[in-house]
Amino acid sequence: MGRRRQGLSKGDRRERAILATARRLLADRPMSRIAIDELAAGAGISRPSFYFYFDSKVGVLTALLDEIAGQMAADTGDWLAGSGADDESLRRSLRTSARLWREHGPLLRQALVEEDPDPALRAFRERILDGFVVKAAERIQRDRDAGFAPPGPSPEALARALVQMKFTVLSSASADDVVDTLVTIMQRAIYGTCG
Amino acid sequence: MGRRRQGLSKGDRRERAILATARRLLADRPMSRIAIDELAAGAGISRPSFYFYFDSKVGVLTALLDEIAGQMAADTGDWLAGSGADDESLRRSLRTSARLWREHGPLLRQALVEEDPDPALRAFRERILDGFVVKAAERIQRDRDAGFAPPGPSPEALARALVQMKFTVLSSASADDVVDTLVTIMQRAIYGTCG
DNA sequence: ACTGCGAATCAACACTACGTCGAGTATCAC
DNA sequence: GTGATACTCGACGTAGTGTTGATTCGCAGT
Repeated sequence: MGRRRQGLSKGDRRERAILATARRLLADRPMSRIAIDELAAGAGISRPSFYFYFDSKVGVLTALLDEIAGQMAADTGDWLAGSGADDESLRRSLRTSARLWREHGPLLRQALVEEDPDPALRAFRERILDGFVVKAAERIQRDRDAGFAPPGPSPEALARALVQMKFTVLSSASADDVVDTLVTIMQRAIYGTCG
Repeated sequence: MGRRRQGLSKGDRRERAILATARRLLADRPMSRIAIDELAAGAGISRPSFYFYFDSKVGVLTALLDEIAGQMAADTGDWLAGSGADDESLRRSLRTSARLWREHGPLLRQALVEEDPDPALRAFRERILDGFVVKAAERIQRDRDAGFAPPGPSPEALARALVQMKFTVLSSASADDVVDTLVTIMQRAIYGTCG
């Protein structure tokens, strides 16, 4: 609706204040239990003023998510680009992912594991998920071609299941011991031969 | 609040009508987007009357979930009770689970993968999840002791990750080809030796 | 056949949250 | 100083939840 021009400050401070408030409140409850009044109050403005800066709560959410989407990609880029059953690079990648989930749990959970009715959040989820799935499937295909990995389900289906598992598991617990579990499952699922 | 006595009919018909309406509406949208007025109207009563039968929407949800919780347990009981890397029993179990998810998608999704703020739903989720995890962990331990499965992460952690994966994957797609993917991943994660 | 009591019903109310409108005030450009 | 544009908010409309209190229904007991 009332979108702001190219303004560089004053309103910008308010926008940041809203985001900061959201980050703070999201630390201990999901967005569904945060009222817009709280975000506005936290930024020192009234609720109608909030709508000057964002279209809705989801706008705030996606702004926050965009901030960390890049970091997520960077965390896994290393492993996605490599090849062969080298589990150290996978473990390192998962460890940094776990750190990210520990820090931004409620935010990532809402965006990546919950089935939110909001189309903008669904779109974000699909975008992120598909990004990982496509890259992971490529890597699996590469490793199969090179003889590192045995044949099995279609690389896309396998990758999708593993990425979804990673999100769900990290969402419910991101302590370091789950990383070991994830590493083992992924390695065996991709490189292990079936018993 | 206003709970009904031991009544056997008339009100019972209404209670069933509410549940039937809920089942019908849940077929194409989640409970969060169904108003109590709709459930009441579908049963031919007014909203206040709805509260005579259920405490809230969640009450309806848990009533519906209880109906199918038993079926879920039966679906997997076969595999959970067995032992050894017999993948036919696992495949059969997953296929019937997939059918259940296809039929009750929105319901199971809301209860088992979404992180609902409602404590009653969380409790249901934990109860079901833990039930499966405990039994699956026992089976894994059994198979390791018998030499069918190699050592690896703690049976509980492994089982939890796999059960969560199963829920998430079946939630997002329950066609029969994902069953193959799940079978492969589970077999390799439990019985496959790492590459 | 009535009477009494619990089952069942709902209009009306109170509350919370969302989003909008329109009339304002601040701020800076010239 | 005088626009224009950034920003602000009181007041409003809407949609949903849950409660209250009066009322009617159904039937078991005498």
